[in-house]
Amino acid sequence: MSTLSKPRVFLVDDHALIRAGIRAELSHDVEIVGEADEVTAAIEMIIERTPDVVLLDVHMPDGGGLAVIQGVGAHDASVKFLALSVSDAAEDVIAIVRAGARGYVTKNIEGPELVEAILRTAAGDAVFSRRLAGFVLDAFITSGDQPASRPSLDPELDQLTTREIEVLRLIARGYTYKEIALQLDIANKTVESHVSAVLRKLQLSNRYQLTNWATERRLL
Amino acid sequence: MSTLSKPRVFLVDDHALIRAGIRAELSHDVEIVGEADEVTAAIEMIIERTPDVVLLDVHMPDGGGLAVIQGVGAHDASVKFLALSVSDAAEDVIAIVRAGARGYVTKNIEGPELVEAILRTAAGDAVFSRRLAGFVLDAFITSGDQPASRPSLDPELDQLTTREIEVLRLIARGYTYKEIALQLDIANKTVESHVSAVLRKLQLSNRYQLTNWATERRLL
DNA sequence: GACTCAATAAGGGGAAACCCTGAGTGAACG
DNA sequence: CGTTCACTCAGGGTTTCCCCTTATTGAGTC
Repeated sequence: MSTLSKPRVFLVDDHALIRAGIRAELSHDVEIVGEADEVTAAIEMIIERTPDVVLLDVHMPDGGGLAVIQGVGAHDASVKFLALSVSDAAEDVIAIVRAGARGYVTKNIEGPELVEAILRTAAGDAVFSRRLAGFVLDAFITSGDQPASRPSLDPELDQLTTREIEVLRLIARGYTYKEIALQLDIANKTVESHVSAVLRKLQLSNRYQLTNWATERRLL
Repeated sequence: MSTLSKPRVFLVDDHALIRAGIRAELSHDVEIVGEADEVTAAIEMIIERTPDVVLLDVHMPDGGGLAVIQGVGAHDASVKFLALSVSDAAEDVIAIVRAGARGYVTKNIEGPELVEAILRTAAGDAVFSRRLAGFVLDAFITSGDQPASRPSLDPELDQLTTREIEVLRLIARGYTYKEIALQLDIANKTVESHVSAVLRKLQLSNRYQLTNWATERRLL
């Protein structure tokens, strides 16, 4: 009834089924003012309809949620974005939040939780799934609120030197120390030194975990 | 009205939102006899309720759609599975179809198409998204129609024994031989044997390449 | 100039990975 | 009943990994 109290929400997701699910779960608690299944249409419609909250899929063709936030942000900074994704990878979360999303929830969320997340986002809160809250807040709160201050995103990767990251990538690809030494034209022992440093800094105990770590961050 | 003409459908997906979307899109055309959000519960309920069609998410924790098909198939071979996935990767399609799925559609499908896909699956047809039809049909038509003929898809994986694949998965996750031996309750040396066999058969030279190989095939 | 730090390198030692050969069991197939 | 094959295990060997300490160089920084 009271359209006034319902937040005006815009949906962006390339999967019609997901949109239908969201509609079904939310239609009683929010006003859905539009939908889009791709980036450019989303940007145009959001600018035109000025919703309170945009529920935004992270992974889409042509740039995904990131492109939408950037496209809209240039024209209207008042729209609040709540990212919705299947992924809980640090890279995804950090990238989208850094672009300006006010929250991030994963798609295994239940309907009522999603409603609350949207309401809180509309109210100005930052909403994150339990599991995500930790490292996101760590990265941002400790470095101030302003997006301009460029918080040291992914502090784990940041503590590595460029050379160490270089070695890390090769390790993760399955090269032996000997091969890496040859490729970088340094001594075998130097490679060992770098790897040891990386393992110590990341608190991992062997290369296999390193491979998985690198894969998660999409360093390959 | 006529419950008789409506196929009895069971939903398996770990995302509540997706299930809600499917329900919203299908509820007028099919009878949804149950849902599950994880593998073991799905298997039990499907065996108990004997739906005509199971709409099955491919990617889930604890083995995904594959595990469900195998778990149910051992008890009841009459249930028809229609795989539903965000992925259109050949590996996924081949693995799931090979396990016994009668069809495979991607999640960007629209509601009406999904209804038709389910109806056709219930009727005994094999249903595939346009883009997928090509290589799936290639693989199957050339080797006969009977599921018994078990076309040798993915020949590289086929040459591995079940035990070897089991070990391979653990290797790819970064476990040491010792840990794997403990977990499978076999000797350290036996694990070595299996790994050696896998490396030889796949023509790889170490575990790191193995990790990447497994990641590409989505064996994790 | 003193200090810090990334990058390079080496020695030495223990653990794990990898390879090859051989060999025993049980299940399946003819 | 013999053959094949998956699975199991062992011995013995080489290589690679991982850790620890120590050390030199060069580029910044204060």
